Amino acid sequence: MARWVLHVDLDQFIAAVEILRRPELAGLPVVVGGRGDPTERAVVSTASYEARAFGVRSGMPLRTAVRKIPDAVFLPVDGPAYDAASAVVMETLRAHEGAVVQVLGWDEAFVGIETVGDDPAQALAHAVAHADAIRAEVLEASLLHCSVGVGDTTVRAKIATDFGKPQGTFVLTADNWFEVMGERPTTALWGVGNRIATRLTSHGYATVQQLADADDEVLTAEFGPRMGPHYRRLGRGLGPNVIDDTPWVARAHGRETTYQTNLTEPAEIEAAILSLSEQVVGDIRREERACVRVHLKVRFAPFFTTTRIRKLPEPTFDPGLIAATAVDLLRGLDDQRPIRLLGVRAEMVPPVGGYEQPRTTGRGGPAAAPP
DNA sequence: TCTGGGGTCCTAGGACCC
DNA sequence: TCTGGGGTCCTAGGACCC
Repeated sequence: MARWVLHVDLDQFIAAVEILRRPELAGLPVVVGGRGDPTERAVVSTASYEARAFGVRSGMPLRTAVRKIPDAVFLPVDGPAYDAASAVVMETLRAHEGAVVQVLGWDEAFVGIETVGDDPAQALAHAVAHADAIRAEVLEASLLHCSVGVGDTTVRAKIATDFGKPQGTFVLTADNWFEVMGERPTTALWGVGNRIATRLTSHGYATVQQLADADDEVLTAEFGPRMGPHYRRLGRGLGPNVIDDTPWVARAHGRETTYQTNLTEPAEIEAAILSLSEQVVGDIRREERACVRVHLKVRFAPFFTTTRIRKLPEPTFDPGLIAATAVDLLRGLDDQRPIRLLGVRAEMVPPVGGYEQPRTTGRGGPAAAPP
């Protein structure tokens, strides 16, 4: 018996959903972001492949995107439509024979499967057959194309998907890991961004192979006893290979808004904090889990962001109390600059017995193993 | 005209207790 | 009189991902 991880990732998901309901957009550069007005302060959520050919990327300001493609089609973000499409895809995955499904986001999930038999080549062929079948099942149910990475760990499966895009399957296991990844920069790893890569390079670890062969003591001195060894394991493609389908329980809910014009008046700032607090309370009421800590995030102009946190004496659902706490945190900053972004976040009461699914979400990259 | 909005996890360091 | 060191709780801040 062999255990396999499949990583399923929809191709240009948001743009694809938009094109499905407006087929006349197929083949055009489509950019989805904000309210769909490229003169506003907002960024690109997803660009179609045609728009990416012009250099438009997720996270890019819409104003930059419109400069690159003045005649692109700009559309507003429609969360409920993507929720609905995502639900169809995830149900299709769960219906696949023998699949254990862990949802990572709107457009991606891990699928755990097992193959029988002792012959490794045959087992791999079976895993690839599952992957190809899943791509066909998703297309039939949702009319959306996806790519699938096949791996012997979550890390390898996740990275494999990029090589399969679009509409393909790619295999990444211990057998071809270094052949495919060895000479690539460490930023190719899931969970290594530019900051970590720069620190790794300063110790002579620029490639995946070099990180895999790194000195644990050097890594521990630089990144601490958990993350240091974790990065070397990432360089080797190592990580969990068991998929956990326990439903995800959120640790916190937050709302943040970038204002089209910066806020300067104390009264309008406090009103904005109250409005955000009311939205957050709406979210946590739905889960019936009270707020235990309030986070306030502020982005001043010019660009500077900071966060303040305060534990409440008692768990609460009271938006007025949450807002008052956030306002007090803001006063503590004693910063008079105009505000361009405000965020209020409520950390919620943990479930009795703690969270069932610790450090496995994948949303912040692969988590280090428990100590 | 720079730089969204939704999240998670990890580290460091101070306060406090024993 | 001097003062180690482990554990826990809390906040600030950094980094990453989609």
